[in-house]
Amino acid sequence: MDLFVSKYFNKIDKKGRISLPSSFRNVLPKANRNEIILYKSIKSSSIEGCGVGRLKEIAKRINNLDFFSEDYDDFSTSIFSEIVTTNIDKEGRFLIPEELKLYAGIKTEAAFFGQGHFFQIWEPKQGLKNTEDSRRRLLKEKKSLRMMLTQQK
Amino acid sequence: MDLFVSKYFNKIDKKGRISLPSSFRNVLPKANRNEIILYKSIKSSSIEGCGVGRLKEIAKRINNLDFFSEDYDDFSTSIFSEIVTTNIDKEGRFLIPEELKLYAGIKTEAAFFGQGHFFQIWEPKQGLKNTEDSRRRLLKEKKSLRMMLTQQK
DNA sequence: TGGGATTATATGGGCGTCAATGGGTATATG
DNA sequence: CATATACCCATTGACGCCCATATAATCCCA
Repeated sequence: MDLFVSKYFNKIDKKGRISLPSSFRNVLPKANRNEIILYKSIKSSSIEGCGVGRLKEIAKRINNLDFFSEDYDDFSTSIFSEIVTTNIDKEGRFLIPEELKLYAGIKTEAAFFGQGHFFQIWEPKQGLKNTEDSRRRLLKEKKSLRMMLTQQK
Repeated sequence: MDLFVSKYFNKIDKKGRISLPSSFRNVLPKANRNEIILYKSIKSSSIEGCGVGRLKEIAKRINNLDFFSEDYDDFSTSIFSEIVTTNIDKEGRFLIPEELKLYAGIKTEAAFFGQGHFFQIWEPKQGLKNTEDSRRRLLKEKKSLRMMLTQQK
């Protein structure tokens, strides 16, 4: 499986370390399995994360913008300066930077939610609430969900 | 990681030295790991920096401008003639030339902002304000920022 | 197929190394 | 010679690496 799926609830230890779920680690390419990138989610108070390969894609895309335009700087600043890379230790743990923990309201425990090509890290209660909320929204438009699931490529 | 990412706040000591963040040093090619170039940003009151190898890339971008336009001369002059090279000492520190510190309003502390293939050095408060401003501009077009982050190859 | 043995995962903690910072002294450069 | 800059050494705190344990998952063979 090369997608981030399912949800996990892990603890942050005294040193601030937390285990990246094993199944998530396996999604990372063997080459860069000891490094991930983290950034503040744009539309929720959660942290989003993924492998570094994804960042290189983004870099390429930004590089194609007009270098002398204002957009270039805006994207570059909002993305590159906001992204942090963190190392994963031999046991599969990493540190969540203080600023990101504050942003997401995370203290001693965190919830990992698979999102396919990336994952989210939530304060557990907020994360669960968000799941409920989004499911409720989807069910309101059951028809579109049905289409999404049954439509053939 | 071969990109300048994240942000760091470091101090300038009595001798005028400041540490280039360790993760930035690692982006520099092992060959020229003790030298960087600095120049005034064209678009903001910040200093931009990168490894010497990036000079060619800058030259290429300027060359793509219309040779007979006023912009060409302006950019060419503003950038090339203003570039300074500085050496990084054994501990990873370097000196920010007085003129550049003045230009950016930097005194005792400076903020490093990753920008992918280069980085910016700001007076800390101005740098943070700039980040907010540019994010605000982008969020007006939420769709485009989101696309940038989530679009698949 | 049952049950013990092996392996993996999440978690805890000791300790050495490195990054950021400070300062003394040699060296260079005008 | 005077000032600036490079090199060397020191300190502190953070982080990475190593080892350890408990629980859970998997295996493997009688």
